[in-house]
Amino acid sequence: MKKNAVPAYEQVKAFIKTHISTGQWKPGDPVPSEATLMQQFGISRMTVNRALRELAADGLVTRVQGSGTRVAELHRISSTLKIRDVRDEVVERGHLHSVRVLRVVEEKAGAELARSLGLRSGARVFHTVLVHLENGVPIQYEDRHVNPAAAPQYLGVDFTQTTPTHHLLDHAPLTEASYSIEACLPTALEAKELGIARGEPCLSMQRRTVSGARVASVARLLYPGSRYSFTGQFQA
Amino acid sequence: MKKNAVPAYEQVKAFIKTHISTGQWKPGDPVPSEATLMQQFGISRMTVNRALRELAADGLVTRVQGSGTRVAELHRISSTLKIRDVRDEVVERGHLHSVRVLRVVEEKAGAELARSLGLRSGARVFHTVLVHLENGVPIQYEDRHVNPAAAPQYLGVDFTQTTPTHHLLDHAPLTEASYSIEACLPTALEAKELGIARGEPCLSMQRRTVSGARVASVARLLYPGSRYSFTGQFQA
DNA sequence: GAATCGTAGTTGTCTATACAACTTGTGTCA
DNA sequence: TGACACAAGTTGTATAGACAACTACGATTC
Repeated sequence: MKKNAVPAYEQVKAFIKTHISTGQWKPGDPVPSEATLMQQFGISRMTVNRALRELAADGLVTRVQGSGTRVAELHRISSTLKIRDVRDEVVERGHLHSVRVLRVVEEKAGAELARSLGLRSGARVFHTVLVHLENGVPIQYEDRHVNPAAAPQYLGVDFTQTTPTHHLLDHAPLTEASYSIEACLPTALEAKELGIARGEPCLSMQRRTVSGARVASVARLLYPGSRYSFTGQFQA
Repeated sequence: MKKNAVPAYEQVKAFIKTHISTGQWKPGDPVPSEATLMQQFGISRMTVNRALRELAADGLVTRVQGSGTRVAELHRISSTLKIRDVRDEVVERGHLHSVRVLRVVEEKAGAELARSLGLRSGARVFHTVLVHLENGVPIQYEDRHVNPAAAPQYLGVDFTQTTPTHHLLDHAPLTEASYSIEACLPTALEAKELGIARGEPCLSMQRRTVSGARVASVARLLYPGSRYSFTGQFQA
């Protein structure tokens, strides 16, 4: 490998990507076999294999042992939605992040909450309600329940300094998360705290995080529709 | 490789993942070097290399040539949001998909639309407005503008049989897409066509797809908040 | 016609080796 | 003290070869 040279496997990937993105090879079409590409490029099979393996991991082609490699059905657009700590997000925009703490308590879990946290009904759980502000303007209402087993010190945290998300990621390593995004109207209290009208639509994200074998936390994050959107992009 | 055996590189990945997800190795901690793992597992360096390379691609570790491998800062949750053709989605749920075609025309683009399609103001563009129904219930209002250069036959398509998304993916290979999801209220027309009240919040997805060097299409997809949500999950 | 077998072609995994490129710390020299 | 050189350790890329496992297809057999 010379300095500044493009690696051989990258060249193979680029070759195939180009044929796909220009439409010369359509979904379902066969991609040349490893043996063929090996000869065409004059490189070893392991190098071709790496190129094809990475394209498969990226979802551009599908491979079946014994059968061959084909252009993947691109009839789905898939994109990486990054969910970040609000504080980081605000700071990155060069703005000031602050928090209004509304509630930090230990309480008994109702039936539904207990189930989603994987605890028995009536078990004690931590409950926090915060409002996150960007330059003094409310942008997120965070209503969170935490499994005490996953983060015993949770209630002692100074939430004006550390966000719940940050504390949890530090103390309960993330192994799995699921979320659901929907549109809804705020309750009277939520509208008041977010400084919006009751009729103004909001984005609601319900998020459930798992750490090891335990459910660590269940949160409802509410964003004023007028001040927030989820964005993302996808590249072939 | 014996039948049913777990590949060596998967064993190495599992070994490292476990240490991370149990919190034994925290973000920033060094991961054993390739040479070390090679000895520990009694396998070749290339195999260890593959394991670490894949973990890096998945974002679990970061690698720096000459320096070493470390546990990645997991202070972001990133997840794959899959955007699929509505028709496929409905059919997959075992339901009936149908379409109400409201508008299929060619028209002149206004300044803003022309800019987002990468055309000059006043250029002719295709415009379709459809309502997608699941078992007769409206679930998506689709207002779409298409660049004629990307899909010349677009207006001739029978949209009761083929969705715009499907036609475009077939005729204008997707190279890039970006989207933005927000919450909003429907206009009077949208509310009427979706069969909901004017005050009911909706999820709005603005999507822009690029094919080759051209912007292929810009669409606004409106979902009744009460009948739709985006869901996803993330696994370490 | 149906079932079975065999074979060629394909991908999956793994090894042992080699050299390049980069990082980091240490030591030398001016 | 500062600049530079060097060496050890680490990752990045690539090769040639090997065997395993699977698929698809044709030929054979019943």
